[in-house]
Amino acid sequence: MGRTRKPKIEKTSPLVTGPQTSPDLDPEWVARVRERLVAWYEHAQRPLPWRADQDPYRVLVSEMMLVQTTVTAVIPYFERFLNQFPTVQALAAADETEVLKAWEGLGYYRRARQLHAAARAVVNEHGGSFPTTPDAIRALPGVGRYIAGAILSFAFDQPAPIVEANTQRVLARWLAWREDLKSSRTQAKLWETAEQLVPPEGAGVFNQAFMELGALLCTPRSPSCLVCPVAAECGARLLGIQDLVPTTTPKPPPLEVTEACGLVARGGRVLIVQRGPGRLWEHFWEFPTIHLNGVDPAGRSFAEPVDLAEGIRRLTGARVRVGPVVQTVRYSVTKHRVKLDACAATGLSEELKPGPGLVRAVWEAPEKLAAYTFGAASRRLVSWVTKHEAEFANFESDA
DNA sequence: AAATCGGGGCC
DNA sequence: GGCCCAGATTT
Repeated sequence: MGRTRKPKIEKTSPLVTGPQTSPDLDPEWVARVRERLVAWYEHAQRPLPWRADQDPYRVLVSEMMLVQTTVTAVIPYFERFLNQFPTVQALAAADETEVLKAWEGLGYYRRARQLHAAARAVVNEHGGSFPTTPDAIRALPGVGRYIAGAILSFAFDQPAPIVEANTQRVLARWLAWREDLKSSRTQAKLWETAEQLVPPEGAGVFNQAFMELGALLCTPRSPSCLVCPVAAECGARLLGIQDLVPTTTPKPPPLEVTEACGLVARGGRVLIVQRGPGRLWEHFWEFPTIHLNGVDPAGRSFAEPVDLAEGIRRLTGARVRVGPVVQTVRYSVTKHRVKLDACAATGLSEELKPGPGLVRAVWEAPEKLAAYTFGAASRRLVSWVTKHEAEFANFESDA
């Protein structure tokens, strides 16, 4: 037996040459990363519901739901959604209203419409069998470079690269990349690196392992380098700067907004309105709401300031008497932080006529509100109304 | 290149 | 109470 070598921890840098001369990665570094990452993933992976099989439809649904949304938030939605729409044909055949209702609470509702449109494209333009070429997949509504790579690699095991929140962070650390993570220069660099990393065989497992490392070990704060299978291949770890990478530009403080809405009771029913076409909460339901001050994020402003009673009259055609604030809801939407005061109110007239920005205004029984689709803030008010249904009678008798 | 689009989980 | 999240699309 030859001499025993003591185990050597070899610290390696991903670049065989400097970035100035060649952008290529060291082939040996690439081979080690692939091997160690996949070996680690085989025993460390989480049993996520969309990993149960390689059905491209399930991959598409999960990826659409996971856009800027955490895994824990998605899991229950994914399981309900797949139960309700088990196949791409089932989803294509559904009404958009059903799809939005299934998406209610997840946010970024454009994704639900895009997913629905993508399912219809698969059925109508591809005969119901999922497209397998990069161009055809990329052409589906809501499918960008990342989701296309995810479908190609997870479902069809094609060597397509992926770059998303987890892998951006992992790559930035491996490369000890100090520039702003979101800059287009950085993004181009990360995609180029991911392209060289994805193996010709086993791309699906590699890409899953790549993301899983970012999710479980290479976390935003306090990365677990001590148990990381590729710590020895990590440029940031080599330099001891894993806590300084990646860097992002700080966000400006949120814009403060104040709104008011009416919980209008009449004959045991409550007044709700449906928003019209527009960017935010398109076709969603809410209680008639006016904008009071700050930047208006949702197009609820009138040309001149109006009080809530006048606002509700213009929005719905109903004359109302406005009572006290009974519930205050604080919520955030993109860059805005909103304080919404909900006032008890009584309807003094029956006839409704939807005003600017609305497509419908209806009186509805509180117990039927659950069938409508609301945003999160409105949904909190719905639950208040349902719980305090008896008080609605009081508002009316006070009038 | 920058803005838009929601909501919840977690430190 | 701020940060972050399996991005895509429009401006």
